[in-house]
Amino acid sequence: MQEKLSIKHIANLVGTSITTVSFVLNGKAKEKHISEKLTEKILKVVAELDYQPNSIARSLRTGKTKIIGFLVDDISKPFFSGIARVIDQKASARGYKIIFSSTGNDKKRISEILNIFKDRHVDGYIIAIAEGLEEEIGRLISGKAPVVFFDRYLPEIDADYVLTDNFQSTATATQHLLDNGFKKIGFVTIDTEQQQMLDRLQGYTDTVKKVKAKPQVLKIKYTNSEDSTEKIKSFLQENPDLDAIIFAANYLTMDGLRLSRLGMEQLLSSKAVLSFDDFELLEFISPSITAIEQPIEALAENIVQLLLKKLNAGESKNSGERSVLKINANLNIRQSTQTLVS
Amino acid sequence: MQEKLSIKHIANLVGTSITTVSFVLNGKAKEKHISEKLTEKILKVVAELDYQPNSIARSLRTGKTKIIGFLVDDISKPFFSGIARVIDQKASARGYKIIFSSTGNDKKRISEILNIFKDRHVDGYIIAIAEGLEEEIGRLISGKAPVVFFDRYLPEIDADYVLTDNFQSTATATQHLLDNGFKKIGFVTIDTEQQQMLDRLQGYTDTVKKVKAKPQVLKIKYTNSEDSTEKIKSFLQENPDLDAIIFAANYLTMDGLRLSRLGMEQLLSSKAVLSFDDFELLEFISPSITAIEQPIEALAENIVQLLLKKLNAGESKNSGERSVLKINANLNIRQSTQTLVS
DNA sequence: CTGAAAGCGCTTACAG
DNA sequence: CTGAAAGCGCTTACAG
Repeated sequence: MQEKLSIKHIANLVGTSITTVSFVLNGKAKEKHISEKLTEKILKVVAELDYQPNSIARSLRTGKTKIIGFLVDDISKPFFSGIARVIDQKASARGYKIIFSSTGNDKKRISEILNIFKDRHVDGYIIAIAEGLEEEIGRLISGKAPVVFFDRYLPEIDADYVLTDNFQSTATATQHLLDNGFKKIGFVTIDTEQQQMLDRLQGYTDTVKKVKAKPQVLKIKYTNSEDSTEKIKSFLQENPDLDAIIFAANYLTMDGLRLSRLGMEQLLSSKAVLSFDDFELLEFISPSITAIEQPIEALAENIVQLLLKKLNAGESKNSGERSVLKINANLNIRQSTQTLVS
Repeated sequence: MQEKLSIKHIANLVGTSITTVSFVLNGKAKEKHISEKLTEKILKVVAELDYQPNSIARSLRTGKTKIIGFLVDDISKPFFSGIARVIDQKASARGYKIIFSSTGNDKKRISEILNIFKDRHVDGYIIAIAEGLEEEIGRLISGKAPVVFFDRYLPEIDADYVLTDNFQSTATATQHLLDNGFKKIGFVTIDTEQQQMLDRLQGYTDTVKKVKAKPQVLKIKYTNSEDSTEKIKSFLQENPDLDAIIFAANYLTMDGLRLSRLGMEQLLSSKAVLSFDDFELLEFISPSITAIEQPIEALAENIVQLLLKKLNAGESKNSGERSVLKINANLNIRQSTQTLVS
């Protein structure tokens, strides 16, 4: 196993030029009218020596690295690491590799990372944007870098997005509660302008209004877990008539469930509980909790597809059509929303 | 913002040669006796134009990519994604990037991935080996690639490892149970030759033997969760005198806790419970469960440090000193192991 | 049907 | 103290 194999060696061995070898290697044998005989001979030698073209040299020449930059708040969050796993799989199958970084939601850090990615000449970007970073991101896409955003949506940034259909999933979940006989459904969310949270709220509101019910919403100004739990407690105490409650995000579900650890279990146990975002705990505890599960596989598949389409389209038509893909989530129905025996 | 900035432009602008610019950029100004005046002038122009050398060209020339390949079973497992996050952080701070892949414990896949990594000319590897892959891995390190293994230990592979100190952590945890008055401690593990599991078992065995207690061990031939839960149930029923139980891995803890969902809670509730591996659920349920928490931050820091040391040592002394670093885990003491009121 | 040569953007031995 | 030039290993116009 000699390390130094290069196209030159192959050319010498076959007795032809590196040009011809390169053509054959790049599948341009036909196009360039290389004789079948020569083509076969080259392929045979290449196979025998297990020669693989140096990807760095190729990158330098072509300007393409076949590397995609993946940028999220925190790669260790289950949602993001789940996405990462599938994206790597899909991208690998198409010859791309992923490099990633976690921003920790730090503005300075995100600029640095984008710089590093650019410096590494990544072909494209996959990003879950955090708010407050519009500027950096805006610069990125106006620089025409191929980018696909996911998870978060920023209306002011006109780009390609792949998102969970927050509105529809929440509407479906709310309808599920109504179907099972729950009439007074409360909704716990945070006080924010984040589009995905607004969509979830809207999905809930529209659905309860359809049956002329009055939305009852708690908007928490989120500072920390304890405070949030406290506010949920007050909300439940002040609205004893609620017979179901939807938590609009995993951490809110956790904060709500924490009530049972404070000896306040009766506040929740009398009601149906439904969580936006699913996680192991919800299936495990008793009663198990119905949850909206983000469609990680489908999200990842669409992210990769969309990005690769943009990469292959090349410079040709990078303006024009922006796509915002919304993918339906799954509703995992469990004990916590079982039909009322009334 | 012109895209085409190259070292040539800088040289022209300053009125010097690319050689000189390169020396200055690489911090060899002093060494190469470039005048301070020229050095400053170059640095100023570089700063003004925000010029950054093309990393691909540099890689082609130097043979170094400043990329590290990270290989695990499944990047979305919390332990691995936690490690990934910290490794990325530490490595980024030193100018390295991580590319990753999940093997899914598939032999063919691992060969492919190692090939891809090699093809990408990664400078080094960080790998959690799975058993059965000794061959591929052996080839890798005999090829003198800089590798650091973590999480798993394969005695037959003489390489660098960074590991949780499974023996010591389990011994400490067992001692904690003894200190709190538990006398008859059971140990649930799997039937395996995996070194880390053997070490955990040994940590338990040695500790109970110190107080002349008899080890009571359940070794499960692991097929699936249901079967495992069933075996744990039988073990508990056949050994009603046990007053404490240690689960040697997170999935075993889960299988054990599942008993409570089957209405068998009394089997466990009368005993102290301790888990090797910590996760959210354990802190959350009631009673909360004492757990050994793998020291992710310290593991990651040591992995990166060790690998970079090897990279920087270069060809000079890659033989010789192998290191096996064992890092102590934290014991998170919770309600499930509280002192017996006897 | 095939090849000589330029060039991607660097680093570094060599020469002055 | 500084620069011209080779070369890393490819791809691809251009010429035959």
